[in-house]
Amino acid sequence: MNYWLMKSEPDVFSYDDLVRKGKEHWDGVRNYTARNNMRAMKKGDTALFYHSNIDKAVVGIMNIVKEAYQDPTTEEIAWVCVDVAPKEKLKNPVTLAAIKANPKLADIKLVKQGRLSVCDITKAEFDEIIRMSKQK
DNA sequence: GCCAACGTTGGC
DNA sequence: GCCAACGTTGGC
Repeated sequence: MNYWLMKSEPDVFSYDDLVRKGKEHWDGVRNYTARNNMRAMKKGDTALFYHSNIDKAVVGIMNIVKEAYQDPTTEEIAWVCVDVAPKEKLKNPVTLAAIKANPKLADIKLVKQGRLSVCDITKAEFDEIIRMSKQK
C-alpha cells in the first residue's frame, strides 16, 4: 500500500466535484515524473487531494480504484490516467502553511518539489497530515 | 499580476 | 550531450 498526493485547482476540479461524481479519471497530466508516479499506483492505494492556488490545502482522502491506462484526452501513448474515488473529506483542511510549519513534514515533496502535481508521500507523512486534520 | 522554480525543447 | 531559451506551475 502506497500513499500519494494529487493536486488540482479547485475552480477546475475540486474534492466536492469528485464526491458529486463518485468517481473520476485523473487525466491531463503532462509531466513525466507525475506520470511515472501514476504508473506506480496500485488499486487500493490511498491519495490525498490537495487544492492548489486558491485553497492551498489538503482537503480530502481518495482511493485509487483503477490503475494507469491510456489517457483518453490525448492520442499520445506516453500519457496515462488513473481512476480515483472519494474516501473521506477531512474535517479540517490542512493548509500548506501548516504543513510548512510542521518540522515532521519538512521533507514532504509537496513542499520540496512544489510544481509536481502527483507525488508520493510516506506513511508517516500521511499519518501526520491526517492527525493535523483532526485537531482544531 | 508577478516572479521563482523547474521541466522541456532545440540549436550547436 | 550540453546549455540557453522558453513555457508552465503555483505561491505570494
